[in-house]
Amino acid sequence: MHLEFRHLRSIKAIHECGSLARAADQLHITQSALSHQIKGLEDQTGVELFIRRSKPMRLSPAGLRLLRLAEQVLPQVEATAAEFAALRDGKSGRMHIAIECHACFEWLFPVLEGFRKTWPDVDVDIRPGLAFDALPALDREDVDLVVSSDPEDLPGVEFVELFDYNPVFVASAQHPLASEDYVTAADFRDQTLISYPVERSRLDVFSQLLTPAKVEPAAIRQVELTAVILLLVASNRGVAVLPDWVVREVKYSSDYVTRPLTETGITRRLFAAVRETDLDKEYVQELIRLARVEARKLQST
Amino acid sequence: MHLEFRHLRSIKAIHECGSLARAADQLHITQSALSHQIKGLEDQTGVELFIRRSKPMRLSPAGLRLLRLAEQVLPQVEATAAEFAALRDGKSGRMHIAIECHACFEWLFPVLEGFRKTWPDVDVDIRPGLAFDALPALDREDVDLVVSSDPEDLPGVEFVELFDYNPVFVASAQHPLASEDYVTAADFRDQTLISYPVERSRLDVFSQLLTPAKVEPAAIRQVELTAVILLLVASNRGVAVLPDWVVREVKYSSDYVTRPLTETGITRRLFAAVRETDLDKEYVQELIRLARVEARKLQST
DNA sequence: AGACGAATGTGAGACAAACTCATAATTCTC
DNA sequence: GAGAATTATGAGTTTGTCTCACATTCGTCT
Repeated sequence: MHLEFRHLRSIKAIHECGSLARAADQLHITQSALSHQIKGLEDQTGVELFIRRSKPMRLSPAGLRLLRLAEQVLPQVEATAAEFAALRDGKSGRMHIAIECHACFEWLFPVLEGFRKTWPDVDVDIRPGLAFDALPALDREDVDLVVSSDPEDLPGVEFVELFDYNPVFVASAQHPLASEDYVTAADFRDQTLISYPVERSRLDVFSQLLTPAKVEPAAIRQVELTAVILLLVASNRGVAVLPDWVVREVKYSSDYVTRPLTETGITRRLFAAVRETDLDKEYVQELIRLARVEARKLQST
Repeated sequence: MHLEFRHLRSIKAIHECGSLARAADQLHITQSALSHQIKGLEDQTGVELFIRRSKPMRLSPAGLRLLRLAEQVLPQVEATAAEFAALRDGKSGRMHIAIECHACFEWLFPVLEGFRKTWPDVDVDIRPGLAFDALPALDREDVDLVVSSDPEDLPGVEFVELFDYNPVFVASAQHPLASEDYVTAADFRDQTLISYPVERSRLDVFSQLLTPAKVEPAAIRQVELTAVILLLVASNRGVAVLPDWVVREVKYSSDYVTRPLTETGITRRLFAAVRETDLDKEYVQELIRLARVEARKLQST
């Protein structure tokens, strides 16, 4: 049975118009073509689709069965076609984001909230569990944007600057180091460091401070959630290093003190890695813009 | 977007096989054709359906959307195709029956019960409300079989003999006419006749007996259901004329008596009117056969 | 690295299917 | 029964899809 969408559309049109000629008009083909088409289908299936005894033609039981199929199937096809049109116009798409930096949840969530309002048809998601291999995943199209602070020179991948931030030292107000103006690598030697459970190379404290200075903290405690880290710090169970945007909101609380790392402070830059082919998409640009705005908001609090 | 079933089948096959070449094999086309086909669709929609960067090819988000469509639509199409195949093989079809004769429900129901077991894919129904114009409805294909006792010579319509029956007089055992050996038209003059609510020409009592004899009953009471007619007769509220197959089951009950109409009795013949084009269908023949068997069973009780 | 093998892409031409045009054959209506 | 409306048919053209042959690309093995 060599059925095509054309046949379903024709049967639907004939049924709705009540006549071959009018249906042909509506389908922008000649009445002859439509007649041939239906006859061809009837010959092929060996089943009568229309009752021709009386004019105008009416659907036979078998024809009605096909009409039912048409009414199930055609709307589904049209819905898909509409989604494709939106996709081509850049109104819809996929925006699955991998974050290498653990604390990025803090500013990313509000960004996505705002994004979803303007781009309801873009399929937004944060893909956890890709802390490693996020960039290959980008290339494999498993994700569409990677938030990273370590730009690499990869073909087909563009690193777009998002914003600068400072990893800062956070401790309880009662902590001995609270009296210092700034904190150095050596200061960590007899501290319990509370950090995210990821490899050291992905943590600013290590990559930017402790590893170069060959300093090992007295103890390390790994905690998943930022809020819990802050809780432990407040109760003086250890110290932490967090991006400034995270600690801005707790900065003026008397429970905490924040201090720069080293005398001059450390500055890091965050990037959005996207495929070059996606760079011209409006919603990608918009997401990057929103990310910058949100970061500025958090950092100026 | 010029989508065809072929595209959906191809996408499904590629997804399942994990490779163009194997999918092409499964679809019985060359790998080249499949490559052209997919590329054509991508060019037309302007959307990438497969990620070719890495072999084997994998579906893009848009491709996955099409796969979802394929998995919704293709089973529906195949189900319809299967029904059409059954239809062509004569295993399925429609058997909508119009009955002109009101009492035919009595033997038709058991017939249809038996029929449904052998022909589960035939869409069986009794269409009421077609007592008039049943034969035109046959021609218009609104129904497929008409049970009638008045054969006409219509082009394209065949009247197949089902069985003979006798309309018989039914009365309460206490009724005065119970003492007669047979009943004549004149006997109805002072009786209340209980009959179905249809025009007189469709009632055997009138068409075969009273109208020719120009006899009018004292009263007529119209009742829809055969069982109710028998109830009223049993309680001596009137008399009735019913086909023998209806009264066989009550014949030996002491509540009723049945008597022939006229000294010789009246015999009528029931026909199944079907379209000539349907005569060679197995299930039509089978239904007619079953009807004859069932009638014989009822009449020999 | 380089080469080999497997898989996919491309171009030209063959072929089939679907359409159009012109006209015949129905059926309905008055 | 004539005319109008509707559908069917046949021939010829166009369109699109397939195959064949070969180029290209990607992954892997030594």
